[in-house]
Amino acid sequence: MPKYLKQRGTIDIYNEEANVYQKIIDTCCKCSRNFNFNQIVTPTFESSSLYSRATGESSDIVRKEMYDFKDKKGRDITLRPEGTAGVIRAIIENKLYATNDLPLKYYYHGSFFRYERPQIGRFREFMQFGVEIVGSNSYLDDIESILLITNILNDLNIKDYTIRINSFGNEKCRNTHRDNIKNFFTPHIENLCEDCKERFEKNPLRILDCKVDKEYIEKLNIPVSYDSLDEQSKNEFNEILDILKKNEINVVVDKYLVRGLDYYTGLIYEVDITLKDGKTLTIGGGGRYSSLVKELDGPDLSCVGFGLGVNRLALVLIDLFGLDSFAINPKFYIMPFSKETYSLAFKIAKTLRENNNNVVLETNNKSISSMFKYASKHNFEYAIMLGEDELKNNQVKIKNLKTQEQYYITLDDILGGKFNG
RNA sequence: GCGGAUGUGGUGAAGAGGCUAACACAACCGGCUGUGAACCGGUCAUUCGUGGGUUCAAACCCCAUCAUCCGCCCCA
Repeated sequence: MPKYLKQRGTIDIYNEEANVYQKIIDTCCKCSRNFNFNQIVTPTFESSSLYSRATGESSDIVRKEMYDFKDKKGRDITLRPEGTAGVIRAIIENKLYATNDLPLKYYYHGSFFRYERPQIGRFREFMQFGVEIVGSNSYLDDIESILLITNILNDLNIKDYTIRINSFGNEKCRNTHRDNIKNFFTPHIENLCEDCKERFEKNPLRILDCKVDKEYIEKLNIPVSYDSLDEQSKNEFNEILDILKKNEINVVVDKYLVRGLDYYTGLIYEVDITLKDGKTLTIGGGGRYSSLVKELDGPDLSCVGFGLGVNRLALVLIDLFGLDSFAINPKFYIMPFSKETYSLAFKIAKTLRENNNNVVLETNNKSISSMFKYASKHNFEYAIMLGEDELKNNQVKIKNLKTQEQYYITLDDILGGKFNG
């Protein structure tokens, strides 16, 4: 056992798996740019108070999952547990809402931290990609955000997913609904699990999310948030569903859907994917939050945003396509047979690489047969042999490892960039 | 924070108190001094997560601790 081990809940990512992560980030960024989002990069740590204010004192993130510490001057610092609060802080601090046309559209990705027990698709340091639309006055932005997610999943060749959607309406509707839920559960409270008794006090909406009492709860005729919506919210919700349907985006209305962070107010959604072993992962979710900017002392701007769990998306891609499909095969293998050919080997490598080829120059003094074994094992397309005979005749010998054919190419041609496989 | 399972080379692992910790794969070297397979030969854990205890004797039994995986809570 090595002496130094990674910290609990952190991961090392390398080889094919790193390619998976790269592909996810690249795809997310590319799709977001097609929706005219700009990138925003914010600090990995912020003052602790930002998160307790933004995510709500009652949320578990604030109560027990924050990675917080005091810096050398005694300031309370927290490694970011989610992306939205930092982005909104940056927008307010830099007054981006005043100098740019609304809505502002930003995407971000990076590491986030929550102090919790690791398990499948869940780490203490995890990666997330997210977007925020700030200053959005229209439910069309809710639709845009969902379309962006489907666009990303489509580009990643993920076809099988479920978008669950629900709405709490505006703040007033949400509060009405919250009271309805609380009143409804008052006579049932003794039948609920311990956690739910606590939820009843702190955040009654979350009782709907309970897994222990799921069956019990589903038999009850619980007031659904839809009934608490006012006319306008109802119409918007239906309009959103209608437009999504006409755009062939399949969403399922989940009247019990509740999001974990307290700042969501209007439309909310989560995206689920089921793995081959039957396990379902929530790979992301989002929705509208209309009071957070004001809450953080900014102007009164309504926003829409979502976050995608990059680690979970990676699990999905590996489950769907296998790690091997993300391998990158090298193209050229340069085999210097003797010391006299070393400098030529570098010249050839340089030319090929300048033409954007993947080239491996064998730097170990291997026997010819082990070099061929190596070339075969790593799926090279071409072996380039540099031996004394070739050198004498000012040429190199090429072997196409797929077709077995061998031929000679003059030094002038290969160094002139005329050979590219 | 709570619960379950598991820790033996690079990997998969045998091993259940007693010689030098099996076997397989991978890797490297060689047989084959200019060509990938197969074959053959060689090399590859002084040590079983860590610390302590029991014993003449511990990978194995006991205690503690750490770590990993899985689940709960919660969430991406």
